Formats: sequence, structure tokens, C-alpha cells
Amino acid sequence: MSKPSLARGTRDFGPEQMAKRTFIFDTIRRSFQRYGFLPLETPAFENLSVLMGKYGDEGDQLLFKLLNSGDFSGKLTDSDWHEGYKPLTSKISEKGLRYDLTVPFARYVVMNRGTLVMPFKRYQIQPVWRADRPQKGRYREFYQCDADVVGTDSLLCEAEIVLLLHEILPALGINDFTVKINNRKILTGIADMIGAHGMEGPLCVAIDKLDKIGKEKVVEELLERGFSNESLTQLGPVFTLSDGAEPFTALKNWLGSSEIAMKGIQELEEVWDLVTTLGLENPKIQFDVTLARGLSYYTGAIFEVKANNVQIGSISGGGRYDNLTGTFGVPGISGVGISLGVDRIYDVMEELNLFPENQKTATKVMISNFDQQAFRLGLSVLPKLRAAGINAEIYPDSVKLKKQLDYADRKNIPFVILIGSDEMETGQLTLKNMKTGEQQKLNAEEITALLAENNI
RNA sequence: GAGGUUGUAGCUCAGUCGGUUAGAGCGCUAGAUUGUGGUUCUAGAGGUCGCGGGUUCGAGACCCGUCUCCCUCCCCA
Repeated sequence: MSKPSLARGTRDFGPEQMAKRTFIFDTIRRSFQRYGFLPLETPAFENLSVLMGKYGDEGDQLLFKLLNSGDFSGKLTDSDWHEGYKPLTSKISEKGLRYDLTVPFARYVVMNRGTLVMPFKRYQIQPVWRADRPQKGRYREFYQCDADVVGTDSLLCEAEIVLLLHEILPALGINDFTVKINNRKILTGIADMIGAHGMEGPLCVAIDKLDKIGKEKVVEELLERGFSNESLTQLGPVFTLSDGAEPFTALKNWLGSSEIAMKGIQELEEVWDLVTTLGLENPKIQFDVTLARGLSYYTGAIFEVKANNVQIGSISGGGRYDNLTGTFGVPGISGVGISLGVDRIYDVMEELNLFPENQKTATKVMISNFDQQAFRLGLSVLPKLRAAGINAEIYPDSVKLKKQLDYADRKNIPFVILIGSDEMETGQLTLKNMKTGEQQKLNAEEITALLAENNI
């Protein structure tokens, strides 16, 4: 016999954690629905042919692969063992746990394109798995809450995502946040502009760290990655651009000759305009030229949300992908979406103490169990309480009252109904308020009415 | 995947230079008015010192391996 333990990077969620998590899920789901998104669930695991190659080499490595069932090694030859683990993996594993919700969604869209009402708006709240190394705010199993729109290029979708975030986060109590926005086309334009066509990948990996390690280190890293001194000189504006009040003007001056960059800027300007038109006051949006996530499939807008003054990574990310379904043989369907990380949001709220006190899921009243006769009477009262919508339970064993009250106290049950010989005779039950300690004699109907209206 | 760090009771942690029977606080269980929780008092239970190997007369402590936690990098929610 061995001591039980949790698999690395996973967690249990006890009752009090679940109350908090449910609050987050409910809040997010309500907002998604308000914006017209429809629910979808997809399987926990998919064929590896669906998942592989969608997240870059790094992502492929972080995929949890499921060993084939049965005799997975029976047909292996000696040479299979010597060819390294990658070719071997494809011979012994053909399924994997989903890595995010976007790719399974794209698969769903392709498989159901004939029946879906386009543009199709779906939300999806499910766990995903990554074989990453755990850290603070980073787990190997975590939930994502995704909302995506496919089948339209309209920048209204981007603007609505901004609105959606401004609705959800304050509803959770998170008021100090920043929605960072960039556009892949601008990054492509910059790479072209400095004579490093097609190299926005390595370029972005480096400049993404600007606020973390500073300009000098970034320049150093770019040189290591093979960028010329000439390129770096032309890159100058990047380092001063991000905090300007009028970023787009400066950007246009710099990138005016790049057609694709201008397209990206134009898109961003329209998003800004739509956000204003939709009536959002004090939008917490910020253009950030160094934002460069999800480069393996984003083609337009890139989003990232950061809760300010908390030491936790981004709580949400997303963007526009023009050709995700293209990898499944159906090109030309553009999509844009956002993904919220519940586990990180939880950590942020915990750190900022933002969870509301009262849990309406908890028991409101407990009936004591003094002896067999009193228990019988209690059993007749219990269903009346429940029928009135009151969360109620009865103590199952006839043990010392002390122990029963201790139980109620520890479960934070605000009321206890005491039934003993006196109460049996008169029909006047004792209702005890556990917070104040005060007791009053009432009949069952009066108690039910009192607790039902006393809606704490 | 690379580097660093941590692990002792349910929890938070002591444990000296390697030395006899591994401790504290909190929590838990039972009692202190046979119908009353929180406070107090008393008693009790609870440990393969992460796991495996090694050094030693002797290891919680030292060495090696391994797992886990946390951190940095990579990447990401």
C-alpha cells in the first residue's frame, strides 16, 4: 500500500473552492450568453492528427499523448526503438488530451460546416491539459473559457471581445486590468521594414520581453538570433512606441511604406472606433507593439489581459486566426476568439480578496436529532423546509447535542431547530440563531415562513 | 526540455557538531452540568522524518539516485 498522491500539476477542489469557482464560471457563462454565444463541448481527447502541428514544435511537445490501448508494442521492430522517441511516439500513440479549446472548435466547425448558422458564435468551458512544468499560476490541468466567432471578418467581433472583457472582469470584482492589443500584420510589417522578412517569430520572442529585461538585453538577444546591426537600428521606434498617447500616428509615420502594416494599423483604429461607438466608457485597452502571442496561428488582432498589481501571468488571451480550419482542408473561414483562464482568475481574486462572502449553496438550517421520537418529528418538518426552497438537513444520529451544534457551527449553518420533549408536547419548536445565540419558540409553519423570507 | 530550491504529525514549523525514546503551536478525539456550538481546563490519539540505495558502531541530519513543491529560462491561461 502506498500513500495516495496527486499527479504533478493537478489539484483537488474542495467544497469552499468549488463555491468560488462556480461563481467565476457562472459569471463568465452569463456574459457569454448575453453576447449571443452558444454552448459547445468537445471530447477530452482527440486524434493526434487533429492536435499535432497546430501549436508549433513547443506545443507538440507539451501535448499529453495517450498510449494506444492493448498491445501497443507488439508490432514494433528493433529499428523502431533506435529511431528516437518522436517516430516511436507516432507508432504507439494516436490520441492526445486537448491542449486548448480553439483547435477542437475548428475541427468541429469543419465537420459541421454544412449545418452551422454562419457566422457561428460558440462558447466552451472545459479543462485542457499541458505537459508543462508547473509554477505559480501554471498547472498541467486547467480550465479555459473560450468564446469565438467564425465565418466573418468583421472587426465588430474584436470590439465585442473588448466589451465582453469589460463586462466579465468587473463583474468578478477585477477592476484594475489592462487589455493589451496588437496586430500580427503590424509585426509582419516591422519584420519587412527592417529587412528581416518572415522573421517576425524570433523578432517577437525577443521584443516581447522588453518590459521584463530591458532594451539592451533585447538587442543582445536579437543579435544572437541573427539580426543585423542595420536591422536593429531601424527597429528603434519599437522601443519608444508602446507608451505613447497617440501610438497610431507615430506608427503610421514609421511603417507608412509597408502595405501590410498599414492594414494592421487600420484594423486597430477601427476596433478602437467601434469600442467607442458601442458606448464603452474608459476602455482599459492599450496598444502594445511588443505583444506577440500565439504566432503559430494568429493573423490579425492579438489580445492579452493582465490583472494589474498582481504577480500572476495573463488571465486571458486571444486573437484572430484566418486559416485555422485551413489545416483541416477548409480554407477561407476566419475566426476570432478569446480565452479566459479560470485558474489564474481564481488566483488573482484570492490574492485581491475579491470573493463574495455568502455562499447560497450552503445549508441554511439544521434540525437536531435528540432522540428517536424527536427524530421522527424532525423528519416530518424537513421536507416542508425543502419544499419552501430552504436548504435544510437533519442530523442523522442521536448523539449529544453538543456534537450536533458543533457540526452546525463548523458547517456555518446559521439556524438550528431544536426538538426535544417540550417541543414534542407543545408543537412549538425551538429555533436557534447560531450567530447571536438567541432562541425562539415557533411552530413548523412559522419557522418555514420566517426562513423563507429571511433571505440571507 | 535546461538550471536552482524544498520535503519532519491533518496544518504551520522547530530539531544544535551525526548520538539514547523525534518536539511545539494550531487542529483532531474524549471528558469537565444526562437539552446547547464558539471561550476555558484536563486527558488522549496521531510519524516508515517524501521514496530507494549508500557512508557510519550509530543517519531526520552526510553522499548518490528518484519523486514532489516552489522559482528562473523556454513557452503559455
